[in-house]
Amino acid sequence: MKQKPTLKLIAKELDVSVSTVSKALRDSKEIGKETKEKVKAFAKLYNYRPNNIALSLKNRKTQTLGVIIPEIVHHFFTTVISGIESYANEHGYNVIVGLSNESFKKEVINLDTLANGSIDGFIMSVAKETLSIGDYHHLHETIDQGIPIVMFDRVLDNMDCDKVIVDDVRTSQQAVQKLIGNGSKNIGIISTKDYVSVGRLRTEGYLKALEKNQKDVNLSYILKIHDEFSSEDNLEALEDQISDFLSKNKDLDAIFAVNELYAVTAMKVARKLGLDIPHDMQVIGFTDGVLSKHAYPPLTTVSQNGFEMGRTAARLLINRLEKDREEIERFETVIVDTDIIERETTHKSK
Amino acid sequence: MKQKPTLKLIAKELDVSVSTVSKALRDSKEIGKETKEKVKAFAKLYNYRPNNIALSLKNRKTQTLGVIIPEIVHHFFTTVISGIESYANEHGYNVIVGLSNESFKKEVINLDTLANGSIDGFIMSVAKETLSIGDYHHLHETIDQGIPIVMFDRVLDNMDCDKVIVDDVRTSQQAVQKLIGNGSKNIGIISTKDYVSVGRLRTEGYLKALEKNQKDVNLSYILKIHDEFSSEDNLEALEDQISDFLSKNKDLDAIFAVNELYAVTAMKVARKLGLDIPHDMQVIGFTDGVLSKHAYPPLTTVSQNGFEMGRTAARLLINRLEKDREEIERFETVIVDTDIIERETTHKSK
DNA sequence: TGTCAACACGAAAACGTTTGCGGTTCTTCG
DNA sequence: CGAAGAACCGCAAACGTTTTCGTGTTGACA
Repeated sequence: MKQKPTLKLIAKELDVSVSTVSKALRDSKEIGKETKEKVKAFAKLYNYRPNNIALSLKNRKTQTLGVIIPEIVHHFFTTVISGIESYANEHGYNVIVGLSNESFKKEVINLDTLANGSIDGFIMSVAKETLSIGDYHHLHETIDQGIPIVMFDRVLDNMDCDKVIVDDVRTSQQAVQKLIGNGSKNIGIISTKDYVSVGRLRTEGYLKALEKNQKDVNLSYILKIHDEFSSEDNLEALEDQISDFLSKNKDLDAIFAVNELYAVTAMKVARKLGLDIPHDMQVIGFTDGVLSKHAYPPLTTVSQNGFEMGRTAARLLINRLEKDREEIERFETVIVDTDIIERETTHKSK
Repeated sequence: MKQKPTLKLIAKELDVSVSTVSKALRDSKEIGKETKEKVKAFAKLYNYRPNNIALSLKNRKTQTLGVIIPEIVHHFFTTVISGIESYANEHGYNVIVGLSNESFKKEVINLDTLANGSIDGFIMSVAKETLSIGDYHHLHETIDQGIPIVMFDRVLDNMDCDKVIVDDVRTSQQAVQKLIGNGSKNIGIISTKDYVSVGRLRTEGYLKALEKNQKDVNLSYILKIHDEFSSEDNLEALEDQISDFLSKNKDLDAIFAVNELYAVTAMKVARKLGLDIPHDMQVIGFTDGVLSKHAYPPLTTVSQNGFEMGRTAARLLINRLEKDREEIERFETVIVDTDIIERETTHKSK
């Protein structure tokens, strides 16, 4: 096991000073041609690489992005990470991930332990519990310390940071409009509680679509799922709520669900109730993941373009990081495009 | 924007030396009660936290694990990461992820950039391309440098490192045995090319099961999917190969697939061919993910317990990291248990 | 009053870099 | 031949810690 070579080691071996070695390797013109070559050859031979930690300390930059997400076993979040990683790597940054598991406390801890020099900036999506209790002191504090944050998907309005979102209202409106265009009369929505911004906004889009088409709002057509924490864990609870909902509203002929899990679960329940999809009931989901693609029947869904969101978030963050201290640029909120991917849970548009 | 306080700053403010501050905060008995209290109060007030990077440099430990996986948009890998993160966090470690995208080159780069001081050890699953070309110099080199690696799932036999795997042969044999027990006569397998160890081993288990039951091996019942890279991307290719396979082997009445994507794709194709599942054809997959759970019908599958694998891998790595240099312990290969989760693509066992 | 231990604290080195500045040596020109 | 200027290189500080060792001040005790 050979130890990693350091400048000091090379210096001693070659009988020059540490600074000479450093300068030689960085091709400084202060150093003579011969010495340079000697040093470079030696460095190559021993496969020298500068120690990242030392560099970080010196430069007060770690070239590392902290990504904090509610859960990682989730297609949308992983595509976002993919995007972040892709852009970050292209620009010489690494990515360190923290999982909040939708818990406020874990989110705080994660922010705290990473903010102590380990990372240059954060990219995050806020935990449900945090949204629910509305305590954002940890976010304000890290921003106060000069560590920039970029929020995506689940963002906070009054936060001094860049944001990456989709136009939830407009997109949802389009999705519901599509259902209406396809002839659906009674459209239900399966959403989240209102403190989850995306749930609130998508519901808003749903309402707007109804309004635009002069349709009355039937409050019993609106289901707001109660799930504080990770959703994969309490599937039965989810199924029960949806089952209840569908049984009580037999006249529904279309469902708009604010995520794909709700959508496929709704389909499963509907099937148990003897409904044929899309004949008896059309379904559109939100978030295009594996579930939608491989569901039976394949689910028509709104694609959020997670990869693009990730790349955008990374771009915003890195841009800000590499700005000079005083180019205090205003914070930006970029809206990434969505697409409706038509599969087989809606009627074909002509 | 307040700057992060450092020892130096506190020292100056309180008119004591840096070392005094450091000792006071660590409750050294060298420091007087009064001074201690003064320092601690001040530190608390200004929310002092030691700088991680400085600590890393001093201790030559980063308290960070590098995780390198082929792709992150993949349920199995994310559950493993979840497990790693869970154990790592409990023990004061952070996790930094690198994606190889199944590419040899990216794997090398990732290893290289992280090995320069950023992390204390690696947990990884080898990229398909790496397996296919069989070049492992980068792995040997990092191990040579004293950076321990723990491999999981896709592991290499002759590598000096800890490993975490499932008993692929035995598990697959059990799965196929179940199919046989349920009355299937002609069982096909959808696997990967042999250089992917899990594919090879699971095929071996399949063959063993046939042998144990004195059934002849029909080579045309064995499909080895050709997909060098990320599998989600070329779904059509996958579908074509499977479609071909099923059409040529009309007498198949059961399928064992080495991952869930192959399994659900096979179901989709079978349905197109007019087969009813499980009546005309039983299916068992490997790797219990969202797909299996939400497939139609819900897929009977072998659960690899990714979370457990992750925790185990992290445990092995951290154990080794915290061992004294000279407790040269032999490398360990731990086999985590699997379960067959019966859902609706197989007949109910009585 | 002199001695010694206990106590409280500071100086400095170390981790591995980069970089401004200062110091040699050698060339070259007046 | 003397001096100016290249050309080449080393010193030391800095990033933020921890820790060893040393030092000065007290107090107790003989």
